[in-house]
Amino acid sequence: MGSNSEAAGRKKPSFIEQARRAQIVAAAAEVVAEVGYAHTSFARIAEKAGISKGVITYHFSSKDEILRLVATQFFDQCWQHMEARISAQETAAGQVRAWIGSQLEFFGAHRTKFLAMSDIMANHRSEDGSHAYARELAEEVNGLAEILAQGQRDGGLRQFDTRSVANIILRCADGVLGSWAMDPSVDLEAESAALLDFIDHAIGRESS
Amino acid sequence: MGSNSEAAGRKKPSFIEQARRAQIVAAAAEVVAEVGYAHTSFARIAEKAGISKGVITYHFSSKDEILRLVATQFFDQCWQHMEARISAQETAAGQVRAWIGSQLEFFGAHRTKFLAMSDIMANHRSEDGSHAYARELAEEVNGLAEILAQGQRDGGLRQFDTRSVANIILRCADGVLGSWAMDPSVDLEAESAALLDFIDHAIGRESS
Amino acid sequence: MGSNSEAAGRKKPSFIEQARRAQIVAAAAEVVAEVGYAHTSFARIAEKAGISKGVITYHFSSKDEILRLVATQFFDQCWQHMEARISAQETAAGQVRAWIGSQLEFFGAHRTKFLAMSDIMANHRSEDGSHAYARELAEEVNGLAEILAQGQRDGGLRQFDTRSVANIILRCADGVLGSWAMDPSVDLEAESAALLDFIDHAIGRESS
Amino acid sequence: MGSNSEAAGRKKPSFIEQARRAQIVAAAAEVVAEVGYAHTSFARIAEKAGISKGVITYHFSSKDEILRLVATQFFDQCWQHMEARISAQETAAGQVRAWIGSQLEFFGAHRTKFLAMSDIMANHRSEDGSHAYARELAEEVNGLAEILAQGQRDGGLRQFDTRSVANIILRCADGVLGSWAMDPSVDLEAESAALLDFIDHAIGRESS
DNA sequence: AATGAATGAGATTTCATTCAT
DNA sequence: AATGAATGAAATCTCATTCAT
Repeated sequence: MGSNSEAAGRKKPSFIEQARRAQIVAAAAEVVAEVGYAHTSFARIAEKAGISKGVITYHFSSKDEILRLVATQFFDQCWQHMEARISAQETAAGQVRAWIGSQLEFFGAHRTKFLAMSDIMANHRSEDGSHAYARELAEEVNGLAEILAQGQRDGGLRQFDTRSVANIILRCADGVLGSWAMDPSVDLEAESAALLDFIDHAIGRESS
Repeated sequence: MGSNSEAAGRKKPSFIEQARRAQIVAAAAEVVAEVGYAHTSFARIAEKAGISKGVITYHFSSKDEILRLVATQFFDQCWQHMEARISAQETAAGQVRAWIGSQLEFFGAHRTKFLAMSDIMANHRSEDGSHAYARELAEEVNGLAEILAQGQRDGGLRQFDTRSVANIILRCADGVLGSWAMDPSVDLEAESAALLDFIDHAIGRESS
Repeated sequence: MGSNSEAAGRKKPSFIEQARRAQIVAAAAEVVAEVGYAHTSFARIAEKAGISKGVITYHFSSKDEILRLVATQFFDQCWQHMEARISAQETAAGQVRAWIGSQLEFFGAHRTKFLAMSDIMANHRSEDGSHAYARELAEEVNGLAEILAQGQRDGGLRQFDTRSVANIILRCADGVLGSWAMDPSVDLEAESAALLDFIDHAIGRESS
Repeated sequence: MGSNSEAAGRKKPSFIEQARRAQIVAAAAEVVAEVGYAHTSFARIAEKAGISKGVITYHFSSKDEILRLVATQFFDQCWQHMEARISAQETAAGQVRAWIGSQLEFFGAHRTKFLAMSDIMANHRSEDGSHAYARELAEEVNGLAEILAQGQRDGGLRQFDTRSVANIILRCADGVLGSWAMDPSVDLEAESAALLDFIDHAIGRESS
């Protein structure tokens, strides 16, 4: 069954192998962004990548594996970008701003992959029908909630339920990205600024 | 050609016809909520409704028509519910709270249909690949932005770009609903309260 | 089973019954002429006639019965028209001219029904796969061949195989009608004249 | 997307690909000849070819593509055969005889494909409902009309409207083929001779 | 006499996946 | 490592026909 790279026991992924996989994942992202999750097929991915359908199943064990990679790889890249920005800040409020700001900045710079990731995350389900990325999102909420809690201890932020607000803030950002996803003419930078201001007022102490 | 209800010129939809259509739409909503947009099929809808596949195409001209109805009917119902609440308020801040509060309340009371509506709206595209419900959402933003502008004129709300903030607020609410959609154990009422508080702080004058 | 009027044993077809049947047959002819045999369906016939699908199967036992009637009724009407013209002629050459001339004249005056009849005759098959109207056409050939034979005996026509030539002449006429069927801008009267002239030269004695 | 051979840009059709396509086209011709255009389905074609339905849609993009090929390939083959015969003749009368004679000869030698081609040409329509092969037929008429005009200039043929008569002659030939199509026991060679004689008398100068 | 509703068979088409080469 | 070919399940949709009212 070729060199399907399921969790454990894979051989040594050669350079060529890696390159092919990356190429296929990239093509898949473009296709999802263009025609949507429901109309994404092996045929379209192969066509976009300029290869035959067979190559895809040679390198991947299933369609789901590819799409999962499209979403998670990009998600991870984004997180790397964000982490650097966040850790450069010292105050909680600064870290929250860095979190949201860098996220919007990163996604704004990679529209196609963002569209693909959104679509895949919205549609991928586990076998029991539940959402497939619930855990990842929960971890995000926890991470931001911790920052908020620190801000409350430091006195930079007012009192509120940190998990609820962390969730709200993250969803806010998703929402703004969503409106830009629907309509590319939206000025994401301006919306981003408005959002940061909005959040500042929502969580900061009144004197701020 | 059955009794397909295309735009103009339909006869008089009989009672039994109406009932069947409603039954099918309800079954479709359940199926979408359960297995997701991509895996919703005539076969599953028919099975859920306990009827034959043929009945569906007898009453509807296409799969899209059914799913569009699932989304728009529920959307309209929600709006009716919200309108009553909103118009009962006199201050802009109150109207914003009523808007968001009643929306979360209504969707919270109809989980299945909400899940279906979300999924359909996320996946339905026009023929050109653009989002199918962009117009509806833009109208919502405009409506809320007007309220915000009134609040600014009245002095109840601080200064900000009304359209950006209206969009953010609506997306916030969507986001909170989204987290509840993913995990039914989320206490939507509590999250709703947290959100209203969040918004209050974000848009209210500092003295508030 | 309603009042299906199969060959034997039918009750007394009431006036209303007759009218409905005629209406349905007329609607069927229009539909066949418009969309072609393959795309003719009960739904379209009912829509064209402004009645429900059920009425059709109430009055006819099958789709084939209706279409067969469309073809044969019109065929019979044409033959009635032709017979009068033919019998008014005394010479064989005159009768041949009357035959072809009156046929083209009649069909030319009823384009829609002619298109329907052609399409149906081309597509209707018996159960064994053979052409359904072979017998009718054979009879036509025989009829015309007799006239030709008489003409040869009378000396008005030159010698040739009467059945072959009768067939050729009839097919000639069909062909001219076919070119008009494809392109309504064809001047059928002029083509008809050219055809009569063509036939005259083909079968007449050289001195003619 | 398989190897669908849409107009431009197709790769290099491999030998095996060509063979499969030819096999499928041949099977389709047989099916059309047997059950008629209206009852020709992928299932029957696949069964006839001894392959699965999927293979067909792998090699062809639609049913129409296959049937169009059945008709046009055979039409082209016939024309190749005819061209050789026609150009071997020097007089217009000879060319007309060669035209019709070689056409009947070719079709007579390939009954199944002829039946299929006829059926397809009679039923294929463009999207606007008009006949799909009108252009091809018009070209044929023009070609033959030119020969007739040359014959008139040379003095071999009498005066008549060349386009009308060209049309009539071609339709004559179709007609004779049609009667043989309906009844395979018809002696096509004899009919062909009768037709050539018929045409000779119809268009030749009286002294001929 | 008529109708609307329902059915189920069958049509075309898409597609993930397997396999021989 | 790659490919083209093949498959068969499943999806949407059409339609003649049946039936209760």
